[in-house]
Amino acid sequence: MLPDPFSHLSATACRTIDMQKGDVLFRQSQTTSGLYRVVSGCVTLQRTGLGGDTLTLHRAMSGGFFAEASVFSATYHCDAVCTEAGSVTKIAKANVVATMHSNPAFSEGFTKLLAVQVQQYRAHIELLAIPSAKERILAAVQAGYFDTTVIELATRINLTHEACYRALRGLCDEGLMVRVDRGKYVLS
Amino acid sequence: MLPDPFSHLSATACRTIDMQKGDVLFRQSQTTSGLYRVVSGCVTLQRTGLGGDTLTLHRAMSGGFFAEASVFSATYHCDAVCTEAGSVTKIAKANVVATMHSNPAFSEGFTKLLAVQVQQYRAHIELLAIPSAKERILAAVQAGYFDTTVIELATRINLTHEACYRALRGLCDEGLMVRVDRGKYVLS
DNA sequence: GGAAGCATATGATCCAAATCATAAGTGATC
DNA sequence: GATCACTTATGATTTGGATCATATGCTTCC
Repeated sequence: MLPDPFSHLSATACRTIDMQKGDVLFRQSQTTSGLYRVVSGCVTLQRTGLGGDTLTLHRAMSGGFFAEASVFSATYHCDAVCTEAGSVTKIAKANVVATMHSNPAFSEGFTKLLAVQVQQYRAHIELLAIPSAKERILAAVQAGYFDTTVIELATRINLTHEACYRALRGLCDEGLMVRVDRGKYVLS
Repeated sequence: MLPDPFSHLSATACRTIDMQKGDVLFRQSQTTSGLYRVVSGCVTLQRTGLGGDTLTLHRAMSGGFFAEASVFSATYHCDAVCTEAGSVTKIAKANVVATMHSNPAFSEGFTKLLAVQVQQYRAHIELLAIPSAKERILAAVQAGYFDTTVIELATRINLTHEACYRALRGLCDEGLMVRVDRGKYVLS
């Protein structure tokens, strides 16, 4: 596992924020104020297209971070929306920068966090390049993408939910996957 | 522009490597030895799928870096192939880690480099989510993706080159783009 | 308990992009 | 200057996923 670089931050640098489902922690183009860590619940980073369609860029669960890159950016590049009630700790931008200068261990940990994200994104782009819906879903399931609903899986891998249901059905028919329950499929 | 974090590295930490088109600097699953900066020419990071199809994950031009994330990884996650003759400087992994500990300015610069990549990848994923070929191409051209061949543009944005040519033609017919020359299109 | 909202699921139809095919233009190499 | 390799370009056909439609199961909430 990743070492926690934020154990080096003083408690005063952090602020805990409770959130309800649907709460918006920040919006695109707002001035950045810091980065976040999920204590409990779930937060998604999403962007809204011109047609009102939302695109999920990242999903942070308990222990996960989000808006790390915001530390070097003047404005947020997407919306952060709570999708599951819980709480987050917010680490002020200034504190991150200051600690990065004074504490090499924190600095390395934070950098590593970003490096891991880079690799995750690369893997995701590779996944999106798989042309066949069935193969793409298979790869996504193997990568652990399918942890909530079929609809969410579908949007994450650029498919309609209908196509996703059908492909899952097809994979079950081919014996590559098994339908365990309503909306619950696993690799066989 | 980005400040160059590598100006903080001693000259002895770097090694210059000349390369010809087609040269492989490293391959997927090889043990990581360091990160690279392109002095001249062009290098692409690519992965080869099961069917022998190649997927370009990143392209580094003069002044650009690649394999930054490798510093925290035991093995490379893709192949680095020279697509345009030139040279690169290789910075040994150990040097990067050591300098990160001793030099906060370097550390911050390096971290920023990764943060920028994270945002670039996010933007790319967003681009790939555009369903219409024409709109996707338009967004890609606006983002400066179309700097070499149509074929390369097509593969970068998950289209066949045929679909890409046709969409470009369509965009020209609609007056949104202009065909300047063979294989050369610009926004109008 | 009934209504509302959402996820699940599948059928029918349509269309855009993939696939297959062909050809011309361009640059490099012998 | 002939050949080879590659990009550009477009036509014909096919197909897989999008779209539209419908129905059911499961929560939640008044």
